[in-house]
Amino acid sequence: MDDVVADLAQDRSRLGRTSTAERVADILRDRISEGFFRPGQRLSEESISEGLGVSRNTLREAFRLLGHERLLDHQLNRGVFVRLPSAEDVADLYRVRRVLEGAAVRRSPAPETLAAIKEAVLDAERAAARDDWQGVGTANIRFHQALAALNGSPRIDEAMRQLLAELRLVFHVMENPRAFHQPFVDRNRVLLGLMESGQAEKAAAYLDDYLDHAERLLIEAYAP
Amino acid sequence: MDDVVADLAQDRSRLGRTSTAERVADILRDRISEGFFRPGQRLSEESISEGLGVSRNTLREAFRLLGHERLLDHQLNRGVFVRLPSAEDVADLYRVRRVLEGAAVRRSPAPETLAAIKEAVLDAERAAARDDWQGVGTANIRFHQALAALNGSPRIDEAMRQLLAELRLVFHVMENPRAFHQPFVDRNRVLLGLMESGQAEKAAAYLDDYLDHAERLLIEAYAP
DNA sequence: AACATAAGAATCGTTGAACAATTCGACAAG
DNA sequence: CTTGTCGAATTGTTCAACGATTCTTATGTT
Repeated sequence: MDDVVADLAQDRSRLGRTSTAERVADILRDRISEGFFRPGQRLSEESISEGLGVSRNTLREAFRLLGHERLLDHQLNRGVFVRLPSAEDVADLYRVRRVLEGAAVRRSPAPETLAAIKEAVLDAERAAARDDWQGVGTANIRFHQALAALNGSPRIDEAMRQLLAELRLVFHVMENPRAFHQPFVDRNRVLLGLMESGQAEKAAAYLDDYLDHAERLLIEAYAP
Repeated sequence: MDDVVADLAQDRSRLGRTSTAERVADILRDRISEGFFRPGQRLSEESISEGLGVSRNTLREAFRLLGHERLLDHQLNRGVFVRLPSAEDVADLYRVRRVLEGAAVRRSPAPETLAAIKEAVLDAERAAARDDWQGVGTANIRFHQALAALNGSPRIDEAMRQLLAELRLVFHVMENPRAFHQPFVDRNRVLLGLMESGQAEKAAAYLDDYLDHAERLLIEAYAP
């Protein structure tokens, strides 16, 4: 009986009902992530609270949430704006990625734990084969999320989620976000190969170069 | 003229006045960090808003802020509680530390950039010499904050700040937090020495052992 | 006595309205 | 063209209210 109860405890997080503010935050997060709200755009309290049918107070709670996730920029007495990352932000995001993903690939995990990563690589390749660049982008993000997950830390998973969401903002101000991910499909495959064959240090070096390249490309194509 | 304006832009962050909610969050953060509010304790909206002379709405905004910093635990319809980290939380905090601080020491920085770290080591030693264990604790925290700062990333600095604040919660439920930091004064000195002499890999290995030891000690002395 | 149930109190979640504080744009004066 | 001033618009904060949920306590059943 006790073990049943222990099992149930795992589902408790799923059961947690959500407040209105959180649901509003979810909606806004999606809208931002899909580009409906553009970086730099101001989000009016009055129009949005009216549009969503919630009170201003509740909406402000949602704004706080997203502000802490760095998706919104809250300026006192001026309102909240969809965050518009600077070039320095991009550089810092890649600094963090090098640390988190670098530690992950050095971990030389058992081949069976690479399943999620392998799946993401395959998804990216399939999407590329049918010229679905949107799909390539999502699969690529999944790839790096799964990579960071090798660290086995919920906090790092969460940080990586936020980081990638923030990077998405950058993609939305690029002129040609679709072509960006394309060259990395092959690299993902190579990196996976190095990891599967246990060449941790080689994989780490390859990843560093990978991220350097991506950062350079991104900064160049970045115009704000 | 233009360069003057550019200089001024750097001061813009300092100018950002803070909202009442943020100031309330600052106060609560301090109170939690100093142990005035104990882990597990419930913070009543009514009594605290009354005590601080702010409205419930403003207080709730502050609660959201601290919830995102993992200092408060917000349970729907039950209220907010000072977070009481579980043993699994402690384990995860140390997982993150190994990644962030590990990447830092591997960076083999120029000796002059180690100044802040050296200062923290000296502070800890001076505090230990006069049996000021509170002082040893703060200096030790400063040491690790400075260590992580070698990554040169504002986001990592921020994450480290949060992480150490969360770790402070753990200290507050220990029976003997004062003696905990003592054995690490010497280790900090040794680690610094390894870094100064450019033995990055050796320093990394030493740090791993350092953190393993600290984690084990912490988990053992941890009762909830 | 142990347990389940139900009523009541306390607290949170959310709303709507109100007013002060601040920003922003326009327009007049120098 | 710059500087000051006014007014409209928006945010910051408070307050009061009410439904919803949880906690507590009393009651009744086996």
